[in-house]
Amino acid sequence: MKPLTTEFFSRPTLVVAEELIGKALVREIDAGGRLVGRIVETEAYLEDDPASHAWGVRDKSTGEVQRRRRGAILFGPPGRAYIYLNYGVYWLLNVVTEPEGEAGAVLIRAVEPLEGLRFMRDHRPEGKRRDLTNGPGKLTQAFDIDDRFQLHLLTEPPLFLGEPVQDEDLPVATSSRIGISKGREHSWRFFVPGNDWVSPSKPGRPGRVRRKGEG
DNA sequence: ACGAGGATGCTCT
DNA sequence: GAGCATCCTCGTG
Repeated sequence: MKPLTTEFFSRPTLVVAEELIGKALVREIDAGGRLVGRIVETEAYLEDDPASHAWGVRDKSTGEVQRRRRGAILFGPPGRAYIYLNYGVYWLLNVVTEPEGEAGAVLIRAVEPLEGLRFMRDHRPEGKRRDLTNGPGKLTQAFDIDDRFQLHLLTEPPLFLGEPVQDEDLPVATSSRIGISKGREHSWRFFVPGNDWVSPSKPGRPGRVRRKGEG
């Protein structure tokens, strides 16, 4: 299971997001075993992208663009983990893309579990142990990933992205991204059509934002 | 099968 | 105080 190189990630985010489909997510655990999942769903977050944490807002008075503090990681060197707590509940795993100085990240949304299923089950809530890794918050639970790995280089153990055991040519489909309110017009979600481990969430129609009490 | 609503904490206004 | 790159539970068919 050979780790990918930083050169792999130092490329346009859309290319990385698509090529990560079929690659392996590998987590070595203290007990000596390892967890392996095959990536079946990703999303790209670009620099010029209102849905990205790299997005800045223009100050009305000064006209200067103020960027969010956490977005700075996305401008940093490629191949690093960007991990954040979503809805106060779930950790989400991204890998930083593009050369240093340019912002980009790919969200790992779903993997097909291949090795270490017992560990994964043990880290998922009782009763929900069949839906191991078919969602971005679920897979971080199953792999026991949180902000301990913030900025960890994902080309190195104990947590890395690697070439799969068998490099099958998986079909890749696209859609708009899931769970966002801005930037829905872009088809920047990549997934393996028909794969059982793709997240069950459905993207809304591009350009349409579903809100509470609407539709 | 599917939809609505709540949990929960951090960042930014 | 609002808004989340989510998931789970509990309704209704």
